[in-house]
Amino acid sequence: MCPCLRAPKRRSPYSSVDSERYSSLVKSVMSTRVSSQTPETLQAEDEHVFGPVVKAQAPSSRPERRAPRTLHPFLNCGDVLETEEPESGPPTRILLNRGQGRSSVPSVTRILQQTQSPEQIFYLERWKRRMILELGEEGFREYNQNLFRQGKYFHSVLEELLESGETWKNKDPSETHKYPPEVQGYMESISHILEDVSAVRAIESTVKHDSLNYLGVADCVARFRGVLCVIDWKTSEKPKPFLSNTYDNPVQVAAYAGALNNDGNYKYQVENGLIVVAYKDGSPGHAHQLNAELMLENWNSWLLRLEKFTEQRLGDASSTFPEKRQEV
DNA sequence: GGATCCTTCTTCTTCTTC
Repeated sequence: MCPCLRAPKRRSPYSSVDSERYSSLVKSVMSTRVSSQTPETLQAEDEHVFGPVVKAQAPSSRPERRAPRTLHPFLNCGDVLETEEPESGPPTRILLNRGQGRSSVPSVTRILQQTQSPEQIFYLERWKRRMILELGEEGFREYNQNLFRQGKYFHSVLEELLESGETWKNKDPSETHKYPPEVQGYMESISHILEDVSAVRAIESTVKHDSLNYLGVADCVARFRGVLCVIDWKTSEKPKPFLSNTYDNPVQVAAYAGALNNDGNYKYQVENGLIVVAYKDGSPGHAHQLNAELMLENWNSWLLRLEKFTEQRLGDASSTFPEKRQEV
């Protein structure tokens, strides 16, 4: 139909609606859309929410760079071929060397946390405010603690399983039922993905980039459908069917892989990454594989974040140092 | 023995039509 014929119809689509008659319907529809919040709570929320917006948008006056100043190779073009490395031995587990003046070597998590975009900070703050309104300060703290506890438990069970070479499906039910229902759900959720994981080479192992000077602990290095990957296990409350639902996780995985590729302790190279998302209700988890191209893209994002972190650090040092001198 | 470290998670939304 010609748009010019439709135009008059559009002008007042609700003018003929008996609004009195449908008022309860409209109310019920609207109430499900905006949840149980009242104008009072919304207003209170806005006071909190709109405060940080100004703060959050301020840095955008200085546009963010898209390419890192210094490019650094993701793969170490040495002469080591990963296929020469035996795959049959037990997985590597390089423990984090605690307390050796390591504060000078920042971690992947710390760098990602401290270099979030203004948008990220804004949405996280807004989410936090909303949760506190709903659960209260104490309730929110408990909610978070519970999420962390579940995540840690899930990781430890997975670690044990991979170390032993067992599969969740073949485990004796009397054993699997020992675990809390959420953990059983998470494991159920990813059991079909675990079938494609083989040749586990590292579990919860520290990776440190020799020249870029950062470190992290990679969850797992193994083959996924035959391709060697750095794997990151995640638990999630919400479904994450697309890679874009995983926020900074791809950058995190690329950072670990880049570190591993430039860490003398590992004699092989990793080109791909994998993010595995598990759900506690046992519904099928999602596996997001990052091919070489995606890894390079995220490696560049990582280099940018690393540069931003270093700049902030230098900025902090130059701004706090004079004060300290004045104190002396 | 206490302190610190790396992780563990959390975000993406709004307008209107057969």
